[in-house]
Amino acid sequence: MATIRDVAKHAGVSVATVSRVLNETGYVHEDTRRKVETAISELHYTPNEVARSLYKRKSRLIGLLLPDITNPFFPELARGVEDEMQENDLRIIFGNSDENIKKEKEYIQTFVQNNVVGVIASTNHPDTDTYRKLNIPVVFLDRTADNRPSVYADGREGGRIAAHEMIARGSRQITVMQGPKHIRPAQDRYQGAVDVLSDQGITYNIIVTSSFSFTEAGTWAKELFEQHPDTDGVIASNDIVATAVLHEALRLGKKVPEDVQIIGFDDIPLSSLLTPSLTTIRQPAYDMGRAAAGLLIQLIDNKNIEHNTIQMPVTFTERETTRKVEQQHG
Amino acid sequence: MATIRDVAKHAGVSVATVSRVLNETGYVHEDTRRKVETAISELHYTPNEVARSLYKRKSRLIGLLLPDITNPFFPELARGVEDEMQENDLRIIFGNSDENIKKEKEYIQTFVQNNVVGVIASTNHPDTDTYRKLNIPVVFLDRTADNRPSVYADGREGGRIAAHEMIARGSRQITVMQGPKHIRPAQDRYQGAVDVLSDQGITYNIIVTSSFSFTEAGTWAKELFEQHPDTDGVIASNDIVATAVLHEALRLGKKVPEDVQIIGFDDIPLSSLLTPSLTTIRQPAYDMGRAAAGLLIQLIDNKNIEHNTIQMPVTFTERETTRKVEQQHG
DNA sequence: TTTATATGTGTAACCGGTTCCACATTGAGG
DNA sequence: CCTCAATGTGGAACCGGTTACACATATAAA
Repeated sequence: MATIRDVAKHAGVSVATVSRVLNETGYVHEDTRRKVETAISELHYTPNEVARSLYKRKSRLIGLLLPDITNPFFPELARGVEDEMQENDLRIIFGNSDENIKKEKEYIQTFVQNNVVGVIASTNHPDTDTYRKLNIPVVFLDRTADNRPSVYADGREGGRIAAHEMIARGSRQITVMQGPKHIRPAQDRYQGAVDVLSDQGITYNIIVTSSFSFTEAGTWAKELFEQHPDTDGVIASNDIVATAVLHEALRLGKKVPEDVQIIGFDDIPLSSLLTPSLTTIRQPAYDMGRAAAGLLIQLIDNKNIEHNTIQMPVTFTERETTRKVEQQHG
Repeated sequence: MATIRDVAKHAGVSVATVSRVLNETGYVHEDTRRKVETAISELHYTPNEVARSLYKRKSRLIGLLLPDITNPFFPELARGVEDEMQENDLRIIFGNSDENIKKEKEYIQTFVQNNVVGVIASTNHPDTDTYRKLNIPVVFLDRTADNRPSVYADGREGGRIAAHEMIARGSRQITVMQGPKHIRPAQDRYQGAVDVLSDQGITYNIIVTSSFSFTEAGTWAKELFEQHPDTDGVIASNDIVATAVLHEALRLGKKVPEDVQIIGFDDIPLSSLLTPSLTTIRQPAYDMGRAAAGLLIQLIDNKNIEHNTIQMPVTFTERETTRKVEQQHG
């Protein structure tokens, strides 16, 4: 690999001049610029980011930490982040945390060691020193911590909507699936749904789903209908679980939505391709990723931020696992 | 951030000694080691990877280039890569290429600029200078190029199996969906299926699906049944498309698998949760990711590699979108 | 006692960029 | 003609690690 000194020698100038050409800083005579540019292209020179990063104490990398890219909600988020970053000449160091504090810490550490200019993290522990002591901007994604920069959807409201719609559509024996205890957004949804259900005096059962994995989703679906066979409405903790519930309901010969209605959460891409297609509370994952990236970039550029917590809207996405209602609702 | 000089000063030794302690190289007196370690923990020192990378001319980063993390096949791959890398203290710079040569080139360039020690790429153009001229190891994943390190599944064989099984189960008006022309594995599958169909003298139709996106998948499914309403067997280009076809078939009131059988490709996690669950040609995506990462690490460590192209098995995964056969088949 | 070897430590060069500063040179304005 | 600002360029320090090399001391072997 050619270095800046090779280019300088080849062009008959000093490294400082080459650097000026590269960065378009300071004064460079037009003729000199051309000589340097010729040398650069002849030697196929590309500047070493590592050297630049060392001196500047900042790279063009950001760290992205997600729980598990294998959960279909996160690729959308990641893609949003990536697209925004890519457009801003920023690259991503990526890691899966598995909601595991140790792994999380290790990743954050290596992010810092690599001089990343910022971090986007989907963590359950935004309030630990791991993040507090970072002296680079952090944006929490799909999570919040009071007054820290974050982009998230209103899970509580989503849960409320789900319960309302479920009731409006006639279900009275509702089972709410409570997502993993340590995952905030999952608890928010759950809480929102339960709030409304209690308010309205509707009886409901609870099934705890302690992960969002595909393999286990089926187990909880089975558990649901074994323990609460008279369920006529399921508010699932996310679309994966909802899909498993739908699958199990159909396997048991139940008609959906006639016998049992199902509402999921997230609106992952496959939800609309199910049969019946899944009614769900949509989170705009891709846009959330983009928004988080945009916010992070602003923070990096030291822009004055008015709103550093961005709450994205959740929307009731009516499909075929719920019945129709005549009257308007909201 | 504390530097190695801060630590040296604090411990009353030279930076060389601190470096020796950090890297466990050369001789260090036990007492000295302790002093240094105390200083390190008191100052919360962590070495700067960028400085190390600059001198060593190699980082602890690898580049991972995938077409689109949003396609459910790739998160599995990515996760396999990540897990293996994580266990070997390597981190990942990640990018989506969108099968776009320019984007691909840009990413590879920034990988190099960041001193990555290796690259894993899922590219349609492994034979370009972009990869030939790299002087770091590259492993092609889900793609091959003759004699270059690669991990892939036998798409052709997968296509053959799909056709065989489809015929064995009685479909005679088969539609083969041909994936994007520029994606090698998609063409291999297609070719494998067509080979068998021609051999056996079975009539078949073709529907070209020029992408793997969720939104467009529905369009092709519609097109399929409009243009070839008598189709009684569909060999889809992947599971996303297969899911869309299943959805459309059911919407049209067709019985699956009685009226029309469907075989997908990939076995993405959601396939087993569909109703009916999707029969598919499985690629072991996670394992492929791990294998690619393992191979890359061997190459980085300059191990003598016997087999640098790893072909993973594809397996017929029988579920509910195909009928049962009595007799044994192969 | 002498010599060779193992052990222990520090100085400084080096990796490949960026930038401060010094030092021309040129041209405009007085 | 003189002064000053604008333009143009190079030398060298610097970023924070790693390591070659020099040097000192301790220990074992002869």
